[in-house]
Amino acid sequence: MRHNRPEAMSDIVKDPLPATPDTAFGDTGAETGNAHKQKTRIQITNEAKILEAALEVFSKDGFRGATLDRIASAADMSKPNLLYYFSSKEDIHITLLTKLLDLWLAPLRNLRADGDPREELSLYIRHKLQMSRQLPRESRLFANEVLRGAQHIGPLLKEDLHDLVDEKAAIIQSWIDAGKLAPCDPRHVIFAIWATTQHYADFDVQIRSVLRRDDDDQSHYADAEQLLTTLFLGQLIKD
Amino acid sequence: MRHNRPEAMSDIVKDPLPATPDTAFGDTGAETGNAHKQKTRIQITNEAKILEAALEVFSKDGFRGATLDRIASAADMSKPNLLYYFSSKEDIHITLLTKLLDLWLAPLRNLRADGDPREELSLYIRHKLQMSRQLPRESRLFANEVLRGAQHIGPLLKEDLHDLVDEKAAIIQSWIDAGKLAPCDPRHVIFAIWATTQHYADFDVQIRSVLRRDDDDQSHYADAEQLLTTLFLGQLIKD
DNA sequence: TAACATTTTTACCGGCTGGTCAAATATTCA
DNA sequence: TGAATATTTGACCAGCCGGTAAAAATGTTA
Repeated sequence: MRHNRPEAMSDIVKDPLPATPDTAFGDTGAETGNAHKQKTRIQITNEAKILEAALEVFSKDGFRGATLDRIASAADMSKPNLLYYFSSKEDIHITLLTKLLDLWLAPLRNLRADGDPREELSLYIRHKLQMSRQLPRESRLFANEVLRGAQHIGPLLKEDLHDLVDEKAAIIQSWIDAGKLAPCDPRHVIFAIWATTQHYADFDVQIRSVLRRDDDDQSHYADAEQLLTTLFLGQLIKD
Repeated sequence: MRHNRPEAMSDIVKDPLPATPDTAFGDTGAETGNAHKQKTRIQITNEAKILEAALEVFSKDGFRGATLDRIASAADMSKPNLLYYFSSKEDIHITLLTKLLDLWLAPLRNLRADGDPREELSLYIRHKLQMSRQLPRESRLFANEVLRGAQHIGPLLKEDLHDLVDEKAAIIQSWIDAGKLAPCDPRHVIFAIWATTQHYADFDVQIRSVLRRDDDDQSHYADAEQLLTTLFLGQLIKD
């Protein structure tokens, strides 16, 4: 058995926190035996090992800049052995992105129409900020992919992501219509939250340079959370 | 004469608009004959041609993902000919980044302590947004470089950028002290403006997917500007 | 135009690239 | 246990990679 897409990625989610609501993009059923032949124990661990290594390399150097040799060595594996589990470099990349997209969008999926706008938005911001702090490689993986034109997840963005944003923008719009929120374009509000929160992962080095923070110092995240909630929920300028 | 850093990059600035105040990082004096030998007409045009091609390639694929062959062919030049003007791939990348950093930070340099906070901030946002719209490749070039850890401009971030942000954060702080602005961390305000404005260049494909905008349609920038000024200058939530 | 300097081209290099193949090894299970 | 299957390895390949050397072509200027 070779080259059937791996399904297990338990250890990438390090702290689900508010518990991702449900799966939507792509089937991630790991143990629930579907049509494909059952996975070997070795298969499961090795595919996870490869995807972990690939995340490390792809998130730093992007698709073109990454090499199979470096992924293989990061996975502590020979290159042909790696290619026994995945058919190509592209296969690894697409598998990784597809698997992680769900995790990545979980906070937005959590946005509830029947909740209090203030609470819902601040929860969303906090959740996204926490993902930047705890899953910076995942953030950079997506940033790299989108930067080069989303050549491997273009259709996913145009269909699944588009639909999700439309759905959640409608919720925000309903809050505006109810007079609970100042009139604004809901989709750009979502963009602004993405931008500001993911910035702390994607531009980590720049932020640390400006703030003179050591690599392991994450104390600026508290300031970030305070500013962003102030920004999105209150007014910045008093006068 | 070979491999002395090129100095001319006139055509990369397409629309300076509020006129960049002064140069700071790196000397960009093109015609003002300094110690180096005078540049040939051919040198000037070819170095500009190479940097333009390099911007195209580096901004899409990052440093590791880009190749000299692709840069050379984009510059309509043979690879050895390209290497007659620059000593290495790294040389091209660093030259490009250094030259562009000044342009990139010009809007922040423009922030004036004696101006009205509302006007100064909204001008800054508008200026940054316009750069995302008109110079998206430059934005992506920096995003790629920072994503992979700023290996080529690390010192510039830690010294020049740090100092600039400190200086401008002090201005914002003075507005807060004067009661003109709600108390907040000024440096994170700057981060938030960077994040939200640059997002429209760096994540262009994603935004177009969500909004279903054609490649040449830039109508969403008006909505973006409206939301961002609302966000940074007014209050989002009324209740 | 002739001497000189600058620019471009051709041919090339060793190492890395994504990927293949077949043989060797380990694992599973009747 | 042993046969069947799953996994790992080493040897290899064509093409690309960043970069070099030297000659050929072009431009400049006295």
